Amino acid sequence: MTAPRRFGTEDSKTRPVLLDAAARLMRDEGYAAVTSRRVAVKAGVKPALVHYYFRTMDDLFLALFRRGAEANLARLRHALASPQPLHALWEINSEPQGAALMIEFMALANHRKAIRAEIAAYSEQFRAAEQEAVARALRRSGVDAEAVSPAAVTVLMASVPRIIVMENTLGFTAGHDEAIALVEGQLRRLEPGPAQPSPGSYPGGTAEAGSSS
Amino acid sequence: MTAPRRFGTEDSKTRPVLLDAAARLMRDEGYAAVTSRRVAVKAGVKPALVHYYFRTMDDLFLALFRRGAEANLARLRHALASPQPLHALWEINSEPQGAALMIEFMALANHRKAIRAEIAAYSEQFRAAEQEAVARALRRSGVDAEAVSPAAVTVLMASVPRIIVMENTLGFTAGHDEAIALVEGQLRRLEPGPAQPSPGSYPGGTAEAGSSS
DNA sequence: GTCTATACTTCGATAGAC
DNA sequence: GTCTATCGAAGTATAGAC
Repeated sequence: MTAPRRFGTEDSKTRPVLLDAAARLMRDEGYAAVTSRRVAVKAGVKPALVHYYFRTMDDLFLALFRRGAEANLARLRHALASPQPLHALWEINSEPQGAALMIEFMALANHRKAIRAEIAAYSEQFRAAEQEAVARALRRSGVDAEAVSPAAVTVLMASVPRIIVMENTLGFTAGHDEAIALVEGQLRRLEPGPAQPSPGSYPGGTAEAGSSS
Repeated sequence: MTAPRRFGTEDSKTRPVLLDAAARLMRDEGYAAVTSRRVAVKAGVKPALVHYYFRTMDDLFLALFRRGAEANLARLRHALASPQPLHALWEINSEPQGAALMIEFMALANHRKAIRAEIAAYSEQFRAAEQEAVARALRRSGVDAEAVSPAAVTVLMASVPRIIVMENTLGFTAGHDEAIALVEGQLRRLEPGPAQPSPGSYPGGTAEAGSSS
């Protein structure tokens, strides 16, 4: 038997550079553009090095998703600890940054079992944190959990902004302002704060670079 | 100048066969699997024939989207003419059939201008039909359009079921039953009917083949 | 309308030198 | 840790025969 192939370590300096290049490619040109050759060019190295750090391209996709997911979860947990967790949740789910990447990963999940399992596991954690915060916020506002299910509210608070962000990236905005006004009105009712943050305007703004998933 | 390349006609018998093959490939293995070679194999012809009917692969994607979009719009308009348009809208947006294809097209739209424009135009029409029906239904139920914006309700009725379907294809269902119960309760209140269709259960069921987008 | 044949590009992955 | 070199497979697209 010949010597087995060698591989790079997790804490290498080059590894995150490759992941950055892959993320940018994926967001700008889709998952199909994430090839060992193109990642290498973008990172300023040779293609063989990509395979040195990631045995297969699937391993690279998985590592890329995990890195973004962990960063996202950390941000979510930090936001939910704010004095207005419902507002914070709404704002975080309205961010357009990771929308393009998320769609690419969902598409990848359609036909790659490993990716699908990873996204499902991540979503589970994300949703659990959201739901716990929503339940707490509703309790604090004196809303009866029997009358309004915190789980249902959580799904609503996740669905609406995400679809709005997706449609926005298509340049399609019909009904968005009205839906946002409706939800934000409810949020102010449930969670009144000292200073209300610019009512009526959409918190997302224009898209920008950033390696979240 | 040599004789220009020849191309097939729109009403050919083979053309839809190629589109069927492409749709199945796209749903099962993602947009990256839709190559002239693989479409040809699936359709039982030679690769050159794909290029005979579609000048480029982009043209094929565009034709595929248009065909599904038109079928979808027709189904939507038919459904909205039912005696319970709100229920019909909720059910149509809860169908899982086209979810995988829609995600693939959204991913394609991230980096193909022609696809993005086409999806935006289609969404515009889809949303306009939905909104008109919602406004009519709310009026009929005696809901004041000043108090509850029909545009906002339309966005909610589109967002929630779509995210639920997407999450379902990942095998992730946290909070779905509760959200569905919440919405369906409101629907029954707004739009009471003679026979209530199996309350509490999710209308989608398991996925199945079908060439909608 | 469909095929054969072909030109050219790009892909994943590996072995082995430096 | 990084590179050169290389294999075999698969991609788009076209010309021209049948």
